[in-house]
Amino acid sequence: MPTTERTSARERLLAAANELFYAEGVHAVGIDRVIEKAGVAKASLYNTFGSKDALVGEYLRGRQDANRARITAAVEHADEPRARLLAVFEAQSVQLATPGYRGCAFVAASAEAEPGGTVEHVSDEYRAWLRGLLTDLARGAGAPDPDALARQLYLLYDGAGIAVRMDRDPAVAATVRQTAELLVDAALRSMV
Amino acid sequence: MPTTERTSARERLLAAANELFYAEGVHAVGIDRVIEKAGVAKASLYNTFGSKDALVGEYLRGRQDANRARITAAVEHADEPRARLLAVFEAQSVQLATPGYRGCAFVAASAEAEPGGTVEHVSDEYRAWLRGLLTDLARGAGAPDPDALARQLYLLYDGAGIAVRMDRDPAVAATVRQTAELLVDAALRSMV
DNA sequence: GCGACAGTAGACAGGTCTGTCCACTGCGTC
DNA sequence: GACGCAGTGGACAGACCTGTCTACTGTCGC
Repeated sequence: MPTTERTSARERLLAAANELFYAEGVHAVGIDRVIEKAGVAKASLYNTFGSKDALVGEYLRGRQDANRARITAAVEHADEPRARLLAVFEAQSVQLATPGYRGCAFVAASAEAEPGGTVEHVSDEYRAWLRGLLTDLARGAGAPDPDALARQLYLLYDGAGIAVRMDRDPAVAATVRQTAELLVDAALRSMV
Repeated sequence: MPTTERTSARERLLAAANELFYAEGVHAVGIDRVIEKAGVAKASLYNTFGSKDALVGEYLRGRQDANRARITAAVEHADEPRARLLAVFEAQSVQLATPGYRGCAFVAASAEAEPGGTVEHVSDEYRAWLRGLLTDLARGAGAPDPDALARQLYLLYDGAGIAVRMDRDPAVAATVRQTAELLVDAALRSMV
């Protein structure tokens, strides 16, 4: 493989897809706009990815990886068990307050995706991971019913993403942190 | 106006639009499928509504009216202030457990809608109403900071709709009721 | 009977979308 | 210099979508 200095067509396509698909929606953005933004020929897209659906899949996978890395880093940065659980929401609230953040990419992409398709598959992967992480961290923090606490926090996480998207109101960031703390402490306090 | 017994073209169009748009998405369903399901000529659609966008608007307005009526009825059925606030989530959890429920129609429709359009307008209307209602009921229940409690419950409400859609897991209904109770009682208990 | 009216059936225009294909171009390697 | 390779640019096919238009039909009130 040659040592190309300039970014490859693949990288530029993924970057353009990430910006456009996330900002305007997977259905609303056509191939032509993606290749124009990437500065790439249409044939390059189809040689590299094979179809729009595959490009969408890679776009979502990229967001999944970035989200996992961001959350994992925040969790590992905390040392105390309770703080590790709350770190998920610290990470989220940073994202919620970021200008241009438009909520969860998987939720948006799933809105008009056909059941059983690529979008649903990648979304399920991410959501299962997040829910598992919350359950593990809740257990680590000593919650009497880790699954129940994880379910509550999971709803909170989803709600914050939607609210910031629909209401264009970054104040959600503070609410989600406070509410997470409240739910966690209520669960831990209920210990015998 | 003649006393037609059979349902009018307008009614059949709205019923078909409601089913198809809600189940598959506003963008994914074309005009042809709507008129076919309604058993109506294309010209009838355009004579009645003028455009697809207007039909989408009427569809969303119908859902808004139904949601408001359902929630209002549940609230008025309760007499005690705390129960009135929780009635919102009783009503939601009934809906969450209904087969075929696919989450909030406004969230789905907004996913690929252009900013400033009909969809955004009707969604904002509904969301402002719901948030106002939660704030009023929280105040009525005697919460020290009604706005803060309403914000928390609002996140919960959104989260439940998304989770049931994305995970196809009706167990969310129980979680949302329990969590609402927890948040309300925590807020009321913090009274001096 | 007759006109008004609501609705039907379908062809058609014009646009947009995905995906294919072909001839061509730099560039690094041998 | 010849070759392979990644990429370019644009024309094109075929599907689908919204919206328009024309000609027709059944029904009700007068």
